Amino acid sequence: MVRQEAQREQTASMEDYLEAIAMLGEGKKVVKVKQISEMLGVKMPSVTSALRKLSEQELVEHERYGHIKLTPEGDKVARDVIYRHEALTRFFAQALGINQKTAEEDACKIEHVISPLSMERLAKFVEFIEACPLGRANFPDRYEYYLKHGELPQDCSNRDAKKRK
Amino acid sequence: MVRQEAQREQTASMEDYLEAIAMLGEGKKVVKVKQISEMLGVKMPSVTSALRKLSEQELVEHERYGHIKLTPEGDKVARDVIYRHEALTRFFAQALGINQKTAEEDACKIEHVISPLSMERLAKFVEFIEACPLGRANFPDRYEYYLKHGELPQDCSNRDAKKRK
DNA sequence: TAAAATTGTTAGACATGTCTAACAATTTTG
DNA sequence: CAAAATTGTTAGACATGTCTAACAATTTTA
Repeated sequence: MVRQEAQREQTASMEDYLEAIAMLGEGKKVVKVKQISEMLGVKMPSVTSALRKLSEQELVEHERYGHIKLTPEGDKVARDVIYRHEALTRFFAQALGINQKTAEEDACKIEHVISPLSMERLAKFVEFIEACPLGRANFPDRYEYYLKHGELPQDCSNRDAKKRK
Repeated sequence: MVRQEAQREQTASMEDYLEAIAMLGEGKKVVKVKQISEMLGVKMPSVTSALRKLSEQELVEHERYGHIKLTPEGDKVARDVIYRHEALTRFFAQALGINQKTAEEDACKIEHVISPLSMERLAKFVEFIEACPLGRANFPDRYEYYLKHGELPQDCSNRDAKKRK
């Protein structure tokens, strides 16, 4: 259980800033420091400081009191974070039946630490249960029964399983 | 997507230290600073420093050059971390088919950030697919087919799903 | 359009957790 | 059992990312 060092180039914080800028800028909207600060729950100086760092890395264009915009490279990183965010949110909300708010909060944390491999598999997993009606019928439904009653549904026995084979 | 503040009392780092001490101490084994440092991939002074902090919080008993032991309270926290770790590992390894090493690494990160609600549901989910042979037959198997071939298995169609209802 | 309000920046403090270098205690071993 | 090796600690530097306070620029509005 050796603690792993960064497998991603950006820290969780910097990823959050990039993600926020991308989301706020959707549809060419002008992005303000204030908005970012509110979206992320930090004070404005923290945003200014983050913008400076991200500018130095050429992920963001930003001049004093001026516009805030992702560079193509910054946008690429942001899109990737958003992709992870959405896949995770769908997993928690749809597969596990978690409420939207909690699903988002968890996605927001996990998106920064999950490995590329697990992320890919989790995304495929969500795709699968969304695409496969049989999977859907069997899984979320029986799983909900299990959650509610604390025991397996009747048709979920070894006998049935064997029959099917 | 406001960034949430600590929902847990311990930071990820401190949870890692508690977890490591609990694991190394399994079966009344003597726990050494060196071992902790190796297990977590940090240098010894970091361990000493962490032990001081955890001692102040009465989660660990530790005296200079002496024994290292969790207090009952520290053990409680550690057990909880280990529980999350194991449930997450099983999820990645068994439900998603991720290799053990990656499953553990991801568990190691996510265990510190996942919400209690999602953790509970995820654990139940793993229990469910481990307990329900039907779920097992339908999910991991068909999911693997989907992973391998990029498309749904034949028996995973709307027609079949409707029939079953 | 000038005063007021708002937004943004700078400077610097602070918390966390890491590290290296130097030293101290303990353990091993010749 | 004393020297050598190992393990552990202290002190202090450093990186990251946050904050408050003070000030500067921009925007609103009277």
